[in-house]
Amino acid sequence: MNIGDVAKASGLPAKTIRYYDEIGLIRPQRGANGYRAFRDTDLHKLAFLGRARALGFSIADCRNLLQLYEDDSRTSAEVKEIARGHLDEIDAKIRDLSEMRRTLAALITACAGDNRPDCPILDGLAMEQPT
Amino acid sequence: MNIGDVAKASGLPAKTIRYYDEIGLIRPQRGANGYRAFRDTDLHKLAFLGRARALGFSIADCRNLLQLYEDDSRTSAEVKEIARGHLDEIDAKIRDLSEMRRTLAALITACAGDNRPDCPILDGLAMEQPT
DNA sequence: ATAAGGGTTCCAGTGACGGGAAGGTCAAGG
DNA sequence: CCTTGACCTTCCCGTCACTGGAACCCTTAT
Repeated sequence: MNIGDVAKASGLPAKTIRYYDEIGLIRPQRGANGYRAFRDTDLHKLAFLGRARALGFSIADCRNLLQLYEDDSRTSAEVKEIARGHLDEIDAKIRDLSEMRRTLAALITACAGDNRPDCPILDGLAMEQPT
Repeated sequence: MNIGDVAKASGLPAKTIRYYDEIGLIRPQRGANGYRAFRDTDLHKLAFLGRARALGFSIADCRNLLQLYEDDSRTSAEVKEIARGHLDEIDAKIRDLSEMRRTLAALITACAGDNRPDCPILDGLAMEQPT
């Protein structure tokens, strides 16, 4: 399979697949013409990577997960630890965003949004609290 | 005020303040020695920027907000539109992260996390549904 | 005179790609 | 045989908002 085929099959852009090759996440063989020659195992790995990335795992995490995936002597505890670390990061991001959302929504609610210049949003950013 | 003073006063790293100068968000004067000479208006702007960034506004949004902040003929509607656009982005991110969290948490729950190699997390990523 | 602690510029790197240029390869059609 | 168009290749730059570090200048105190 050429790169276009695996791109279609995996749903990943060809650019991304070349990038994963460049950083050593996959190691496809090469044909006599220099084209990357993907086998089914490569395609499986790419699909795996696509799903791991879609869950927000970093490339570093993906590398570890892929290694565990190929290691028959892994323990599920190792995998679970990576996943839980990532879950914690996700939760932290959600917390941060929710706090932003709360503050921002309050400012937006207080703003008339008309053609006058008075604006609680700008006041809030400038900390010009009119007592 | 030198850059160190405004860094302390605004809470922003000196590096960041130089960066904001470089991209034209602030335009401090210069002393005879070449040092940036910050006035109170510069400090106010930096504090404004710090709070806007803390709410997740992009630098481009910050530039627009700052411009509106300094424009007496602005309308609060203009400000509110920027803020609402950003709120939508935040909501989209929260939605994405929540969906990731949901899927990931289900996998983690299903994983024993012991010393055996069987792992629903890896199975889920590989889409080897054992049904 | 020197040392510490400011300040300055410039360059490189971050994460995970995406855009685009310049050029090689392959299959089909005239 | 030649051309066309769709592939493929590498290489380099750009993204976003900084951060780290090198090399160097300025000020103040000892």
